[in-house]
Parts: sequence; C-alpha cells; structure tokens
Amino acid sequence: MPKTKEQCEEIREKMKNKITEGAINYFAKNGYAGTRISQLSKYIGIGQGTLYNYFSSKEELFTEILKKLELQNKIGFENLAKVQIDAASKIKLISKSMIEEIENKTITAYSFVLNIRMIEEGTMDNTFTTSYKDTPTKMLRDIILQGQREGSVINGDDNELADYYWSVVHTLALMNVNSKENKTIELNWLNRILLKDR
Amino acid sequence: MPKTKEQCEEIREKMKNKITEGAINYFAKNGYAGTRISQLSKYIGIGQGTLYNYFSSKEELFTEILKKLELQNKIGFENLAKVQIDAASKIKLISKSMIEEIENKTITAYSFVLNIRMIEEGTMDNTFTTSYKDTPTKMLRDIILQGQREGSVINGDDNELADYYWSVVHTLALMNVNSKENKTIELNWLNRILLKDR
Amino acid sequence: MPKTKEQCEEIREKMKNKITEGAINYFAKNGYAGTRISQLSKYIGIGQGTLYNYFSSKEELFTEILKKLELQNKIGFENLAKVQIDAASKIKLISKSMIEEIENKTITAYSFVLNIRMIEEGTMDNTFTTSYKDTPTKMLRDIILQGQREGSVINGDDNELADYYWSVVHTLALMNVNSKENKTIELNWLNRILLKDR
Amino acid sequence: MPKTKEQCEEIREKMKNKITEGAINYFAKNGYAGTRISQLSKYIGIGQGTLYNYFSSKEELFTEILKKLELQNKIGFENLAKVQIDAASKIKLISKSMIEEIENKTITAYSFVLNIRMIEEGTMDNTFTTSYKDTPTKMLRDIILQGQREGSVINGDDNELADYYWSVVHTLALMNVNSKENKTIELNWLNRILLKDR
DNA sequence: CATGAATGAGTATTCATTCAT
DNA sequence: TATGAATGAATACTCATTCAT
Repeated sequence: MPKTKEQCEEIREKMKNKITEGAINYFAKNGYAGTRISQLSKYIGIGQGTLYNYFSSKEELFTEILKKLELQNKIGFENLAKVQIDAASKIKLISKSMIEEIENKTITAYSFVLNIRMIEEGTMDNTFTTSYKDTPTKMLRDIILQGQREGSVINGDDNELADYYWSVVHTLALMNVNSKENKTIELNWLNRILLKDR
Repeated sequence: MPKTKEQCEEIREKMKNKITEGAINYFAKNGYAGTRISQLSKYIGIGQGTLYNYFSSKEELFTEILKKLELQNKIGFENLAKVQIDAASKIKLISKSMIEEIENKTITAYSFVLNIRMIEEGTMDNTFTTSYKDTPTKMLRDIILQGQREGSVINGDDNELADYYWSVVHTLALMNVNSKENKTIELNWLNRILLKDR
Repeated sequence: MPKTKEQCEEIREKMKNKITEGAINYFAKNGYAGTRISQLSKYIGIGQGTLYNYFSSKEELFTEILKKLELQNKIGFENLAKVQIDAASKIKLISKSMIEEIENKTITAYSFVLNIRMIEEGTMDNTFTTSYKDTPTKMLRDIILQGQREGSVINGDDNELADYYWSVVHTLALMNVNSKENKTIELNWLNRILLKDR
Repeated sequence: MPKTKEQCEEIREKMKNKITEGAINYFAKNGYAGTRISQLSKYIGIGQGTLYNYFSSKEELFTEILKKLELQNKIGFENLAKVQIDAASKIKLISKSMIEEIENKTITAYSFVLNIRMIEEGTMDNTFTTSYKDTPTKMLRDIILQGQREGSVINGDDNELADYYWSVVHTLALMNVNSKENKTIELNWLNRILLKDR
C-alpha cells in the first residue's frame, strides 16, 4: 500500500526540521568550514545520504538555516515592538529575554552565534546577514530614540548604539553557547549598555 | 660572497615575520578551518613550500601566532599595570588604547578577532587561548577591584566583569576588522561597561 | 474478494513487462553505467522499491532484458531462415525489415543500440552479448554463403561480412534512435553492404 | 632556487598531454559514466589530485578532450581537401587512411569511439559533437558531389551519404578499438559504401 | 632557500539497495 | 504489493604536506 501524499509530506517536514535544528546547533558550535557532513549527520542521528535528500549541498543547508532564523527573529521581535510602555522597560524586557535565551542556550542563542559567524565568513554572500539583523536593529533603534527623548538612554547615534547593543548580545551568546560552564550574565550589565544609571 | 651567519639569520627572521603578519590577518579574516594554505601563501606572496621552511605545519603556524600575540599583549599591559593612578583613569586609558587599536586595525585588533575564533573553534587545544587571555584579564581584575574600592566601578564579581569587558572589546574588534566601513566607537560607551555614570 | 492466483500472476506479469519495456528504452538511451535507478523508475512511472519487487538488482534487470531481446530476435529470424528464396531477396527482405524497425524506433531498434552499448561496456561478462548476436549472425552467414554461390554477394569471409553488416545496422539504429530528427535511410545503401551492383 | 616560469610551463604542458592522451583511451574504453576518476588516474599513472590540478572536474576533462580531438581532425582533413585528384581516388585514400587508423588503434580511432559515445550520452551539451563532425563531413560532401558528377559515386543526397559513410567508419572503430582481436577490415568494403562497383 | 607540481588522506556527494508504512 | 524515505558504500573532489628542481 503506497503511503499517502500527506503522510509523505509530514514525514519529510518532520525530518527537515530535525535536520535544520541539529544543524543550527552544530554549525553554531563548529562554524561552516569546521563542520564535517559526516560528523553533522552522526550528530543529528541520520545517514549522510538522508541529508542530501533534503538539501542539495552543505552550503544550501547553511543558507536555509539562516533564512529560517531570520524569519524566527522577525516574528519574535514584531510582537515586542507593539507593546505600549516606556523605553527603559522595553530595554529591560529585551535584555531579560536575551539573557534567558542565552543562558538556556535556545535556538535563538545559537542563531546569534551563527550570525557572528556570518560576519566572519565573508566569502558567503551576506544578503542574509544584513537582512537578518534588520528587524531587531530597526526595532531597537526606535526604542533608543524613544528612550533618549525620555532621558533614560545615553546619548549617541541611534543606529550605532543599536548595533553596539546587539554586538554585545551576540558576543555573550558566543561566549556562553560554546562553553560548558554556565556563566551568569548580570542583567544590569546588559541594561547599562543603553540605559543611564538611575 | 657567502652570506655570514648573521645575515642568514636576519633574512630568515625577516621572512618569518612576513609570514606571521600575513597569517594573522588571514587567519583573523577566515578562521583556522577556513584558511587554505594555498590561499594564505598567495596572500602573503610566497610559494606554498616556503611556508613549510619556516613552520612545520598549519597548526604550528597558528600556534606560533598565538604565542607571539600573547607576548605582545603581556608586554603592553605589564607597563600599564605599574602606573600609579586611580582605577577610573586606568580604565579610560585602556579603553582609549583599545579603541585606537581597533580603529587602526592593528595587529592587536586582529589578535582579538583571532581570539574569538579560538573560542569558536573548540577543536584546538586551548592552552593558548586561556593563557592568552590571562594577562589582560588578571590585570583588569586588579583594576576593577581597585575601582570598586574607589567607588568608580560598578558592582559585580571582578572576574566576570573583566571577562565581560574583554568580550565587548573583542566584539568591537570583530565588527570593525572584518568590515570595510570604519565605524567609530564612542569611548564613553566602552568606559561605561565598567565605570559608573558621573 | 481475494484475487485468484491466476489474476495475481497476470498482474505481476503485466508490471514486469512494463518495467522491462521502459528499461530497454532507458538503458538504450543512457547505457548501463549512465542509468540511475531513481531516474529509470521515474521514467517508467513506478516507485524505486517496486522495481526491486521484480528484479533483485540493476544488473539482473539488465541481464533479463538482454535475454528477452535475444529470444525475440531468435524467433524473428528463425522464421526468415526457412523461406525458400534466393539470397539477394532474403538480404533485401532483411534490410527492409531492419530499416523499418529503426525508423519506427521499435523495441528491436532499441535492442540494437543496447547491443552496441554492451560491446562498449566491457565490464559486464559478455556471455549474453555473444549469444545474443549469435542467431542473426549465423543466419546471415548462411545467406551470405548462399549469395556468394549465386553470385549476388560480394567476396569476403562470410563471418566477417555478417559482422560488418550487423555493425552497420546497429550504428544506423544508434544514430536514429537517440536523435530527434528522423533520418531516412536508403534501403539500397544497406543492401549494397552485401550485394553487388546489378 | 625557484623554477623558471618556462620550466613550469613545460612541465605543466607535458603533464596535461599525458593526462589527455590517457583519458582519451580510457574514456573511449569505458565511456563517461563508466569511468571512475580513481581508476583513470591509476591508469594514467598519477595521483587523483594531480588530475584536478589540470582539470576542474571530470566533465571539464571530457569536454577538453573532445575539443582537442576536433582540432586534430580539422587539421588532418584540411590537408586532404586540397589535393587535385578524382573523387574515387580521394575516397580510396580516405578509406585506406581510416582503416589504418582503426587497425593501429590510433588516437583518431579512439576519437571516433568517443564521438559515438557523445551521441549516446545525450545529457551532455553536444555542441562539440556536431562541430566535431563538421569538418570531415563537409569535406566528404564535396568529394561525393565531385564523384557523382564523375559517375563514380552512387546516387543519393550528399549530406546523408557523407553521414552514412562516417557512421560506418565510426562503427568499425568501435568494433575494433574495444576488442582484443584485431579484425581486418577489407578496404574494398569501405570503399563500396560510396563507390559504385567497377 | 624558494618554488609550485604531485600526492593521498580526508571530505562532500551520489546512488543502488533496504525497509517501514 | 507499492511506495519513497533512509542508508552507507562508492565515487568525485579538496587540501595540507612533500619533494624534485
């Protein structure tokens, strides 16, 4: 009895997710150049060939991952942007959320690390890198401007400040995700990147 | 006219430096796994074989580079440690110096980037990584403790704060060294990582 | 309503034929080494697994095809051998029939192409190749000898002449079967391979 | 002491020829799909990597070979075209030359076989196939027309006759090059493809 | 010493075959 | 029985290292 089309679709979808999630972790840990397909597939728990049933090459897999992460980020941040509170609270909310992601080594944390890697691996066309950073940066810029009006955020170009903040978050992710110890990051430190004391 | 031993030594030394400097840049840009010996030697402007007259393997070259950078760092910071001024001034001095290095994309800036890469590429035995970070971190810890006594530095574990500060410096290096635009980093932002407002 | 044994047999037989016929075309077009099971099964319009319900391996499928074609050829030619007419007429009959097969791209035409491929792909044990060529060659040899006695066929070793004739037929098949344009082959040209002018 | 540029060029030229010649034989024997790079390089007597220092892929190697053969053919035939003799003599000259090539299994003979393979392997863009056949076919067409005026060549479309003649030559090459026995091909048989008896 | 061509162990990718549904 | 997803052995290709010149 042949499998129905729906069953096949479902199986494929499931496997694709399994691969993507495993690959995000693995790439984040080892980088693009440092990732061996043989190791990656063992890590995911599938045969090497299986991987190629879903992605035509190592590079395509990597690219798809970045696309997926970008999408996730977009969705996560759009919700936050709508809330109607003062900038300082928003920043505290974001920082808290970021630290949680990092400490729990969620997929978002891995995505930060991957993002750093993208900056480094200049070879790959970084269309995704930039677009990837777009949503969070834009959103944060607006909050920074709001905060500067409200007097809670330090002076400086909103764009550069936003970049700076995200850089720090990304690095924190990098430092934690790849180390075995679980460093605690003090929420206050991260807040102070943007917020004035008191 | 056979060359004297000294001349030979000098020539060797010169070539070795040429290789090392080129390799620092290249490794910083491409990481260890992402660096191909063929590309690297072309980048330096020598034959592949030549490289192996000076270093017995890719890994040895990398290791030597890290040693060299560590040494440089040690020397730079030891001098600073002896100065007899208040912690806030020391921190401002360090921050200023770091930003200069980064903006001028000096070898030190590259060393920061390389250091991040070391953290990522967990494969390599990180004896050097840790020892490399040692001197600056230790020195900064002392300054932080001094600053906390003096009331100029924010509260928190000295070790973690030092780590945090260096993380940010490293990130700034990463963001600048590998990008074509020359972002200006505001000195004040970096100081605020450790120093209280006012 | 369970199917009767006969019905089952019939269904199996039908599917087996479907596979064999498709495979003859596909192998003729792409050769043994150039044929991918995945492509072949898509071409036939079945699942990959289905193929393995009928043939235990790619090689077995290929072998079965050769057997089948040999059989067909044998039958076709045995009838011709019995007819009681002069050699020239027989040759003209054969040539006409061959050209028809080729121009209509029948299964026999494909079998010619497959046969050429067999000669090329020296890897496979050629028990079948030789036995496959046997019947037509033997039959033609007899006709050639008859024709040489009758004065209608050119001089030369009967074996080699027969080989030569079949070679030409095979090539004509190759040239036509795999090209989109439909070249007309002049009957006279083929006859002249063996027959003297007038 | 570095090698001079000329030495390098020479070495590379030599090796490229070695590879190309070996590959022509091997591809002719085994076809494109049937050729394993590992086997081919062993057959040539070089490392696998060496091959990739000269050709970027299996396909490029194959393509380059076809180009090379086309060139050779062009040169060989252009000379013949200029001779001022009757068509029958020209055809006899060509046939004699072809049979010699085939019996001695020269590179030209292999090129015929490769050409057949090209026709078969329809996947590959056959720009070369057609251009490859061009020169000989054109030249022969002129001779055929001349011969038909002179009354020595059989009737029929010059283009199709030329194609037919080359088909037979190609087949003869195929039959001989890949078999161990050295079949003798009677010159007369080949001449009769085009020439009337007497 | 400097070079870059040659090498083969290692890595990415393909494909005949298996197997759960 | 039919299916196509999963597999890993086989294959194409890469790259650190060697070595003749």
